[in-house]
Amino acid sequence: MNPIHFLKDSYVNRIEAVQTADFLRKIVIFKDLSEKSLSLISKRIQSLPFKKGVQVIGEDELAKGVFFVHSGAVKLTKQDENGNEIIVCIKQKGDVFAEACLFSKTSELYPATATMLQDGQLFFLDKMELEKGLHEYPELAIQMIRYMSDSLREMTSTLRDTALLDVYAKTVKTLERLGNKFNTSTSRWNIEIPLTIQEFATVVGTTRESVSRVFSKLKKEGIIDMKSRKIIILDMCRLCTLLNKAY
Amino acid sequence: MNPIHFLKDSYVNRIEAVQTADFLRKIVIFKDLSEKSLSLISKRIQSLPFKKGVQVIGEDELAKGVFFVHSGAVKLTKQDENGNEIIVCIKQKGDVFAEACLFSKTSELYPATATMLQDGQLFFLDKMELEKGLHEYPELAIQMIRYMSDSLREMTSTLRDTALLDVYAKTVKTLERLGNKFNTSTSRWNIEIPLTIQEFATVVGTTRESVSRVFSKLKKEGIIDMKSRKIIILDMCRLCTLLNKAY
DNA sequence: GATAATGTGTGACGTACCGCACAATTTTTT
DNA sequence: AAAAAATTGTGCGGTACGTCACACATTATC
Repeated sequence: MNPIHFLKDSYVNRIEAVQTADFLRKIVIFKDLSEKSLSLISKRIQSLPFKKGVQVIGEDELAKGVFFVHSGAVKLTKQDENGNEIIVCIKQKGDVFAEACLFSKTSELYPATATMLQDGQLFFLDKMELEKGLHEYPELAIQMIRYMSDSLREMTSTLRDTALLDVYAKTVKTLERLGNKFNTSTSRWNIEIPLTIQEFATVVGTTRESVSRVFSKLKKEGIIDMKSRKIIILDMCRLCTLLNKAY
Repeated sequence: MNPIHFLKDSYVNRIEAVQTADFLRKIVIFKDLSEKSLSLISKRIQSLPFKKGVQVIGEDELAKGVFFVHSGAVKLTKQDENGNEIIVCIKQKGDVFAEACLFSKTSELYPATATMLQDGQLFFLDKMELEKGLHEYPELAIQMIRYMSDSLREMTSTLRDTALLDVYAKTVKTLERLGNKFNTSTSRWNIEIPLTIQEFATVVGTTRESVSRVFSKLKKEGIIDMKSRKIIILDMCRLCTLLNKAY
């Protein structure tokens, strides 16, 4: 299902636009935007529901626009020619994805495949529209640069970890990273990560079996647990201490 | 013959705004900037010479500003706690680095360590100044977003490759990537990459020995060669055919 | 040109991790 | 509640690749 098909100027869509303006404040790059600018942009944005497991965009598709996560979670994956895949990044409430398609001349394809990890609501904004918006509202451009800076930084660290660490260390580190990402409250207990072991393995860049073995240990120690296809971090504190061990 | 020497020997001490302004056109994000904006920015920019091997910034240092490569080449590295390092990216004529420090609130440290691979001239611009510039010249902000988009895209692919491919495939792919990066003319022969095998190994994220073994094969086949601590791609075409082999 | 310093080639060996196989468990569908 | 589908746990090779060792080559330093 392609978002473009929803773009009929229907009555329903307008109603959504009004409501959306408020929702947009939840997106990091719109957080500090002026009321006026925001309302103009919100007119152009579509709000779309997606079910868990649905592929939102594919890395082989022509890039039409940028997405914002209002609720739910999205995994971004890349494949090699043999069909093996890796989860490059996980996007969550407030995040942006497919930003890498902005102003692209080299290639018009999406940078990665995006698939829903949980049911959720996404906002879609046409590439051209956002580019126009970035031209007109310097504040927005700044926020975008800030957001991309953070992404680059994070990605750099991820790259180092995938290249240098062994499976055990990568697993623990990934658990910690995702734990923080999905930690809603300030508590450090019972953090839920909506991934199966299989999926988690593709974040780490290893096999299901290898992760399963590490998880067995961590479960035995009472640090994590699994329930209904979710990973649950029981004790984030203990988890973090494992990182500094020379073992 | 080499513009570096030209610069270093006689002109470096007399660079004036006018000259710098011209040089700045070589930097991708300034390419299409208006004359006026450019001359204002050029007043704030410092041009600095660096020798091969010199560390320009460290990932543990406070981020003071952003760099632009006028000539020479720079490697960006990240280390883990054991001191193992990986080359995250290589920057070259026209490139920007340390952009990830822009508008950063989370951490004020540089995202990576930068070291000169060849003698060269770098431009330095204070973080605040550039941020101010991005506010004032929307065209500049756009260029920056475009540049960061490309970086993100590239990094995503690199991450996939490091995670999924074996050493042989990674080596060939990296050779191809860097080959294109350092290919000055349109020819596809005798492309020089200013890296030793040791350094190349840290780009790939593997050991010196493993790369050496792969290189032995490629040399035997006449695809690459080494001369004075540089890798030379003799036959880019044959190199590319190796990528598609199911072998 | 002599000496030091740095980078390279290759064998031998150990091991972390992948891939397979299959049973056990959990979740979804009917 | 039973059947089907998907996910997980674990044992067991095989192997790609890291590590160590040392000889050789190439480049810097004096």
